[in-house]
Formats: sequence, structure tokens, C-alpha cells
Amino acid sequence: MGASKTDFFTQDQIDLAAITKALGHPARIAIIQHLLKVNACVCGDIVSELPLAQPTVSQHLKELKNAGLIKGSIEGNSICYCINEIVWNKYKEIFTTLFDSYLPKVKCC
Amino acid sequence: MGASKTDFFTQDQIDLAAITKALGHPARIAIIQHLLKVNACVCGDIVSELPLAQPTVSQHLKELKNAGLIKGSIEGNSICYCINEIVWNKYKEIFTTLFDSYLPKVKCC
DNA sequence: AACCTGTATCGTAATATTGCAATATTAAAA
DNA sequence: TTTTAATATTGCAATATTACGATACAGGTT
Repeated sequence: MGASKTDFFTQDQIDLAAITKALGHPARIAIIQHLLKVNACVCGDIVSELPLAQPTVSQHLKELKNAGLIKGSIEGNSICYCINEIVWNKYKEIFTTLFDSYLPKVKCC
Repeated sequence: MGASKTDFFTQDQIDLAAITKALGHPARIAIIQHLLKVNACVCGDIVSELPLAQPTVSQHLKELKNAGLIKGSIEGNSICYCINEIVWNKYKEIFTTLFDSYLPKVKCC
């Protein structure tokens, strides 16, 4: 098929899967890391940061925006991108909880 | 194309993207959450936990195993699955660093 | 107005993912 | 050995993703 059976999963599972899926590409990881590194709104130098054509980068930015991880706002004739603080902190919390919920067993196969 | 241009990204970016991609499906999130919940090796009840056919679940398990997130070991005529502690802790660290590296700007567009 | 610059969208080709029926494999049980 | 139970693999159809050239669009600049 290619489409996931979202009907039978919880909304939390679907949301978490959507965020991780959005992060599941080297280019999008690179975009996020760049936004984190400059720690500011980035206006227009994302394409030059990546080894990809401009339409491809635009598409990756769109997916990150759809997932809610980043925001884009018009700034003159270019567009400023930055991390979406609220969504970022929400998933920081969710990921922390997820990773912390693992308590290794003394005996495991 | 459909294939990512992995040649121009760092190994860290490719690895992180691979892990997030592996988590980027509701079924695989559900599998991980189940393994975390029972906090033990799970032998054979994963299929019945999910609203998917056995071959589909087997495929998702394979992807999680390929990503290194889970381990599977033969236990009689069934197979025990559990979280891979080393990989889990490695990415716990990486995710923590990633999420913590965000320092919101006072002024942002 | 015409032009440039930065970004988005469209269209399309190549490839990957998802899901499952059918089948194979493996190991214990009868 | 035959059967049974659990899991993996194969093969295939439907859909999604990735990438990019061509093009459209928007806002400045001249």
C-alpha cells in the first residue's frame, strides 16, 4: 500500500510518528541542526548550506513546517525560518519521557 | 528519485536520520512503547498487540532491528524482542543534546 | 514599467514504503 | 516422523518520498 493504517493507533502515536518521520532525513536533520547552531532566524541561507537544489530544500522546509517543527515568516523579499519553540519544547518533553521510561532489566535474553 | 543523497551529509546526520526514520511510523512507535511498557523481553505477543497482519508486523520489527533499536533472540519456537540498551542510551544522549541545544531567542521573527 | 532575487509550486521520473496473501522456515510437540 | 505453532521471506499492488528542471510568484530595485 504505502499508506499507514492510522485509524487504529492513538493520536499520540500518530503525532510522535509524524515528528520523527519529519526528522527522518539527513537533509532535514541538517536543517534543524543549522537552525539550532545559528540560534536565530535564518533568512535565506539554508539552500546554500545544503548540497541540494533549491526546490528540494524548499520541499524539506515545507515538511518541517507541516510537522510544526519550524516556523517561516516573510521578511522583505526573503523568508526567515526558525525553530518553533512551543512544538520543540513539547517534543523535548515527549522524547525525554520516552527515553527515560526505559529501565534495563537485570536479566534479558 | 526517492533515494536520499547521503554522500554529502555527515555520518552523524545519516545515523540520526536513520533512527528517527525507523521511529517514524505509528506501528513502530507502538512496538517501542509496548516494549518499554512491559519492560522485559517480549516473546510473541507483539502481533496480537497491533492491528496489522503478521507479515507486516514482522517487517516493522525487522526495520527496528536494522536500525539497532531492538534486539531479537530465539527462545524456543518463538522470538524474544527487547530494547537494545546500548543503542537506546546512545540516542537518548543524542536526542537530549539535540533538544537541549535550543536556546530561544528573545527576538525572533 | 521592466528587472532581479529569493522562494514556492508544478510536473515528472526514480525509488522507497506499506500492507498483506501465500509460502517458507524453524523448532517444539505429539 | 508428522503435526503444530511462531516467525520470516517472497511477491506484488497501492501509495509515498525524494529530487530537480521548469515555471510561477512575490517584493525590492532600477
